[in-house]
Amino acid sequence: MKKYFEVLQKCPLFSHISEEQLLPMLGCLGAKVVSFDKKYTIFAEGAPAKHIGIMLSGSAQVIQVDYFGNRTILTGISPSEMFGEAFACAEVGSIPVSVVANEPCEVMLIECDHILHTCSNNCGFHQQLIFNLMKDLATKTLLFHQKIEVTSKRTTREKLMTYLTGQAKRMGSTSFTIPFNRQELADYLEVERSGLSAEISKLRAEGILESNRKQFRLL
Amino acid sequence: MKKYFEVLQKCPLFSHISEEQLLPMLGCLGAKVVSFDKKYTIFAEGAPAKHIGIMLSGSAQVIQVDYFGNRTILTGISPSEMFGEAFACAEVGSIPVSVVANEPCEVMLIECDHILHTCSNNCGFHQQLIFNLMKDLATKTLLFHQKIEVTSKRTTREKLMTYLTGQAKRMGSTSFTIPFNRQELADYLEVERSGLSAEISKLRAEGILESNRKQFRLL
DNA sequence: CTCCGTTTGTTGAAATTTCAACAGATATTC
DNA sequence: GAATATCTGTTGAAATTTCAACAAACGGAG
Repeated sequence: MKKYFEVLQKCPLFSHISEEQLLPMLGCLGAKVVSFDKKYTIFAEGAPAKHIGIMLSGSAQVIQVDYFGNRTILTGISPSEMFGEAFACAEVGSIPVSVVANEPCEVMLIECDHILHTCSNNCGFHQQLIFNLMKDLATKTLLFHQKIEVTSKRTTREKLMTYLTGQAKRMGSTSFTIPFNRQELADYLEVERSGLSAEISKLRAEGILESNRKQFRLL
Repeated sequence: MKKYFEVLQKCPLFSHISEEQLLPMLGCLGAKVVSFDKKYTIFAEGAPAKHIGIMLSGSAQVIQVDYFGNRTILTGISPSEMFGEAFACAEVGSIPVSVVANEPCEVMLIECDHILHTCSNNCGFHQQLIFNLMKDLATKTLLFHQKIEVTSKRTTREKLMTYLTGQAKRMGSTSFTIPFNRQELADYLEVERSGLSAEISKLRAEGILESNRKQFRLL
C-alpha cells in the first residue's frame, strides 16, 4: 500500500490524516486495490451502490447511455479523485451510471458502511473520515449548484456572462484565468463551441471584456 | 417547541429520531426559532454560512440576482425542508444566494458545528444526526446529477424523453404520474412551456407516448 | 526556424427555440 | 351549476443555436 501514499493523501477523503495513521486505517476499512485494463467496467450501471472508489493510477470516465443510444461522458476521473460516494451515501440500491477505465488503471475500493460505522476496534479516525466525506459531498453539491446557475440561463451570452462574473467574484478580481479551453468551456456551459467563440468576440467588440485564450478581464 | 414536533419529524435531519429524544436534542444543539415577515431576508447573500435552516411554517424562496439584474428563483422552501446545509458543511465562508420569506414564516436555525461536533454532554444522538445530514447531502447531489443529466441534452425532445424514461425507470413502470405541471416541468427541463407542449403533442402523434396532464405512458 | 497538430475564430444556412397571443379544457369558488 | 381563474395546447414570426467547413493563431518537436 505504501506506494499509494502520495495519491491517497491528495484524496479529499483522507485530508487531515497523517501518513502513520493511513496504513492501519486502510486495513480497518478493508480497502482493496483492484486493477482494470482499458475499457473494462469498474462499476456497471445497475450494480449495488456499496463501494466508494478512489482512482490510484490511470483514469476512467463516468458514462451513461441515454434513450437515443448516445453515450454521454458525465465526467472524467483522475488519480486522487473519488467516485460513487454520492450513490453509496444516499443509499440508493443501485448506481445509475457506469464507470469505465479509460486506460489501464488501479482503483481503491472501500465499502461505504466501513467508513460510516465505527469498527469494533473503535478506531478514533472515523470521526475525521466522516467529516471529510461530508465536506466532499457538500462541495459537490455546491459545484452542481454553480453549474446549474449558469446553464439554466437561456442564451449563450447570458451563460457566459454568468459564468465569468461568478469566476471574477470568486477570484476577487476582474482579471482571471479560467480552467477550461474553449471546447471544455462550451461543454460546461452546454453550448456550441463556435457560438461561444462568436459570443466572446462580440463582447470584446462591445467593450464588455478583454480576453486572450484562457485569460479574461471584465471591464 | 412542542408545537413544531410534527413538522420537525418530517425533516430529513431528524429521521430515525424519536419524539422523546427530540426536545432535549434541540436544547443541546442550541436550536433557535426565528420569525420573519413577508419579504424579509432570512439569509443574505454574503453572510457567513454557519447555520442550517429548517422551515417550520410559511415558505421562502432561494433567490439570486444575476449579472443582468434579473432575480432568479433557484428553489422554493416549504415546511420541513432544510436549507443552507451545503454551504455550512462545505465550509465556504459566505453564502452565494439569498433566502427570502415568501409569506410570514418561522424558521429553526441550528449552527452546523453543533451538529458535527459532539457536545460536552456527549449525547448519543450526534451519530444519527451526522448520518442524516450526510444522507441529505448525498441525496441532493443525486438530484442535481439527475437534473444535469436531463438539461444537458440540447433539444426539447431529448430533454423530455430523457426525463420521462428516467422517471419510468425509477417508478419501475411505463405508466407514471409526474410531480410537475407543464410550467414546472418546463422550468425543470429549462425549456419553453409552449415548445414543451408542442413536443408532447408530436410524440403522442408519433405513437411514442400517451399522456394526459401529469399522467404519462411510454409505448 | 519550420513543420505540424491543436486550438480558436468566422461564417452562412438549416434547425430549433423563444415569444406573444389566443382558444379550449379543466379546476375552483360561491 | 354558473362564473371565474388556471392550465394546456396551438400557431407563426423573430431570434438564437447548431452544424459544417474553413481560416487564422498558437505551441511543440525536431
